[in-house]
Amino acid sequence: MPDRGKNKPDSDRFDFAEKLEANDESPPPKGSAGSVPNGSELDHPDPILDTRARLVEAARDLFLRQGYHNTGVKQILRAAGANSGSLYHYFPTKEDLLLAVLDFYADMLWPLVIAPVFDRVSDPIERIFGILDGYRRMLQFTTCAQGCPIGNLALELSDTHDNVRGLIALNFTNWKKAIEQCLDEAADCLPDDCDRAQLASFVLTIMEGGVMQARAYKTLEPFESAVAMLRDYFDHLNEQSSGWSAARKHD
Amino acid sequence: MPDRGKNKPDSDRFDFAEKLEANDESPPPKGSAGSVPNGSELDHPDPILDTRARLVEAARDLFLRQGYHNTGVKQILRAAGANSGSLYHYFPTKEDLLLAVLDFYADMLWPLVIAPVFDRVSDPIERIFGILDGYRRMLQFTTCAQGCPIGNLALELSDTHDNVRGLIALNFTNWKKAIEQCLDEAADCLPDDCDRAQLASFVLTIMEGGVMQARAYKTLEPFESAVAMLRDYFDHLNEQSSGWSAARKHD
DNA sequence: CTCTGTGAGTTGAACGGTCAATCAAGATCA
DNA sequence: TGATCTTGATTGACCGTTCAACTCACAGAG
Repeated sequence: MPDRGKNKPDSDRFDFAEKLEANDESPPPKGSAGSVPNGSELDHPDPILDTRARLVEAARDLFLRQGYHNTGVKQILRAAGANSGSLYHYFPTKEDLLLAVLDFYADMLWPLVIAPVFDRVSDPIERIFGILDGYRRMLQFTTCAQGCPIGNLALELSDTHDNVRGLIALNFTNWKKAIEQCLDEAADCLPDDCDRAQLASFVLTIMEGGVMQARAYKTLEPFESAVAMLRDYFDHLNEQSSGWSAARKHD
Repeated sequence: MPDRGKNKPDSDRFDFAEKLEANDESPPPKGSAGSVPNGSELDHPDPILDTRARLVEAARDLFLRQGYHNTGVKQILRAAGANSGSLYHYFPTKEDLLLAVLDFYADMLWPLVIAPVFDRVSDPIERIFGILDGYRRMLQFTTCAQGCPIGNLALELSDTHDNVRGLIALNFTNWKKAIEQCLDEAADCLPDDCDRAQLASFVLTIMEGGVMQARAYKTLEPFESAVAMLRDYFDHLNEQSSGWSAARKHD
């Protein structure tokens, strides 16, 4: 196994957590794109985070906003407040930095994306739509500039960088596991012959496709209507379920 | 309106048409990736095509395989058998070349993607699944390396290049129009209150999301199962339709 | 029919800038 | 003292783009 520079000290990387946690409940800013966090990079890199964590965070942010190939190492260094030597002390190449970013996403999936919804919502099907709503809010918050970070990288790099592709697939798989867990809990609201892994994959398909269209059109509408149709499909599955006598109801 | 170098002579650009038309029916090659058209670029640029068309075709091919930012001008020139002066004679910048590629895709949507299916299939709903099957074959033919060319560029560039984003949205819109036309023809197989534009958008969402997962996993399976679930959803809508007495059947 | 001017198209070296990556030297801390 | 981490100038390759020189088909003049 290659090194990939995964010798992180111990506790870093929770700046991102706090940021998104805060974003999680607050209403999106409206009007002019004043407080939208794009444009200039963060010029006051958090001094609490060590250099490695700052590099990963800066790279994560820039890859998300600009893509991998369109982001230069110099730009990452400026945003992280570090020098090139530091970067190459922790990461052999720029690509290894990307792998660290994908590791980070994998680690943050549960605490940042899944757990907040699970804490707030108990109904398993509603949990799925709660997760989807998180992406809707992310789109809304960035005026449809940023959607799913993994999907971005998936289409840009999965052809050409096979180890990157592996980590992207892992992120997708973990995401689908969370959905599938909800589906398992809601098994009596689904037909007996329902392949729940495939259904979880379907949910991811709709999320990613919806995000893509929302970004291409700069409107939430295609995302929202896709989710609404998914809801309609879930209702249909519910009606087909054997336990329909104990029929579910949402809102 | 900016120039964008759209002063194409008269008849060019149908090399791509012939290529995909041929691909359209032939079974995919199996075994080692011998005849898969990736790897080395086309070293024998078609001398029939004029320089502008060769540039667009080479750029199209490379952008599809490697992405926009990961493809250098020099590489395009080599593949097209042209010199930089020629490129900048026709296109003010590299981005204008990309816009020409997107124009090309918009022009080729009907003759290459839609018409072959419409010629072969008459049932409107089956036409939709015929179009989706075209993408499945594209994935299969490239061993899941290439999916929808527009989706690629959508996620790579729609944040940062707004005029590019406009053309991407146009391509999406035209695609959805074709689907919506099928849905209009099949109106009696759909509920009366069905929003057919939204349903067409849903079909695109599933196509793009399915292609993304297929590429990330290098397997057709997520794409195919997503399409199967879409079919299930269409069956559900058909059962809900008022004209259900004249129930449809496929296969 | 030749001569000549015109301009679209081509050539490829060269430009300034940025790319990812290197490394020797210095700082910090155990 | 030695290991760990940081500094930042430096590298050569490549980036997108420019441009002066050139080819050549063709149109109008003689």
